[in-house]
Amino acid sequence: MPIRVRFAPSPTGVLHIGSVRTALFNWLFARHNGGEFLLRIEDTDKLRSTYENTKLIFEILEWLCIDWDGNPVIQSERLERHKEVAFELVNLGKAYYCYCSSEELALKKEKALKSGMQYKYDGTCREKIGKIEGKTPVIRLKTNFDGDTTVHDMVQGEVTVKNSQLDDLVLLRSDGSPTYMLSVVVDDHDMDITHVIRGDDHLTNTFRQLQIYEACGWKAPDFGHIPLIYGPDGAKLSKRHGAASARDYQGLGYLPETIFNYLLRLGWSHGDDEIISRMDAIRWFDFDNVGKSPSRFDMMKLQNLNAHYIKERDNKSLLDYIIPFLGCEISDIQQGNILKGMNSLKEREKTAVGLAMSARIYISAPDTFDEPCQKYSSKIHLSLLEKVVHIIDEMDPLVEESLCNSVKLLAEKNNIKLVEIAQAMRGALCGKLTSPSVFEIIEILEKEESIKRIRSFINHFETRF
RNA sequence: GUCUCCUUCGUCUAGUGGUUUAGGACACCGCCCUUUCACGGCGGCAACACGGGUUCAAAUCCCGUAGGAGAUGCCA
Repeated sequence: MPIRVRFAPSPTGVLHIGSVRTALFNWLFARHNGGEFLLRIEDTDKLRSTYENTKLIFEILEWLCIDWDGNPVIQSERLERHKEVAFELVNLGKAYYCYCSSEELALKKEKALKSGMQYKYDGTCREKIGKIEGKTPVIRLKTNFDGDTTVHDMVQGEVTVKNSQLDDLVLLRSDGSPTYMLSVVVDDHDMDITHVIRGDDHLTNTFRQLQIYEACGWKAPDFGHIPLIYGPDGAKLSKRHGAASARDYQGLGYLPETIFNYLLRLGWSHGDDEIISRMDAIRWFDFDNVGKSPSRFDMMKLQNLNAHYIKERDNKSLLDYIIPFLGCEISDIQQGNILKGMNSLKEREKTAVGLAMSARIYISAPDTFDEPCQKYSSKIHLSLLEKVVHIIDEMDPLVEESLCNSVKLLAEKNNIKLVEIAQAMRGALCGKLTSPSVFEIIEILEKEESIKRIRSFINHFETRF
């Protein structure tokens, strides 16, 4: 039987980066084994599910090139089927109507907790037969409490739970809607899912779901529960840690290939390999090398990886990538200039946001000169800049190397270190003291713009004297 | 409380009884390169949670303890 897996996010919140990893592992498992990767939107919680969140799931998966087979299954469209199964189980005597009110149960639960007892549904309605008119029941599964259940988890290994630990879970709510437990089992079965790969938080749910499979007489799929992702403090990764949703990382300027590689390495390894291509990931992925322990999200490592992938991307594709981050329209000439300077720009930036910021030097002259720049605005510096302007003006053709040599000569003649002139030039051209080579910038900006910027720096500070 | 899972440098991890003075990566520190910031190169710091077993031999197997996480919903 060919392998069929699914990614089943719920659109009740923005897609979590941990969910993205679950999707990735499912996808890799399918692609590695030549199986199918299906998508199911679990939108049965109508109140909290939104169209935006659903759209986001598609967008993020597409962004990461995690493609799914066939059309996504929309869980809410399958409500009738879920109900049908619930009623069938009642007819089969495997489930029953329960008329206990949530208030009653809450009370019992509170009491049990107070006395330090384990709370379980006490089975009040278990042996009652039939319906009571005028009351809306829930449907509960008649759990088999005998013996124990063992799952052979692809990640966690053998896990055994005593069935007596379980209780009669609700399959259908009093409003007639199916619970998550019922829906997943029915859908996974109907979709012919062979392997359920999901977050660790579902491990104990598995034993409840296995009871449903049993009651329906269905063969259960294999399971793989991958550990969750935590924040730097060891608690579940959330907004509190700065960024928890996949969209956040996109907005922070991380490339899809970075997220792909980082998430893959978080909890999975292939010897000492750190940089892993999509092709190799598909070739190498297996569950033997998925770790059992939860991992913390490390921003610094993510950044380092991103820097790597920025350097690896070709310049044109990087330019296209950063345009939305620029927040302004740019002309063809400006685009051309950024492209010319891209080699130097990209080797010093860690994110698309940073890259866009530094690319601004090719879009417009600085409108302010930051504090450190002003150190290079003394009379001496300004007079040297005048000379630099002269050099630029005279030079034809204006090329980086000869310009550099001329300025070096100028520094020697004036018995001053090159860094003094270079930094003043940097301040004038960029408004800040970090940038690629000033000589490269001038070559790209060309004579007129370079001189204009340096002159404007001189004028700006000259007024002080 | 009960049940389940987890535990190698600060972090991600390699390691599946002897090849290990426990390897790599990020971070950190130092040096080199250098017109700044980066990049890059070289070097350094740094870990088997604890206690018992099993064994000629244990990070690796077993049992406890401690710590952490998850589940315990008419949420998913």
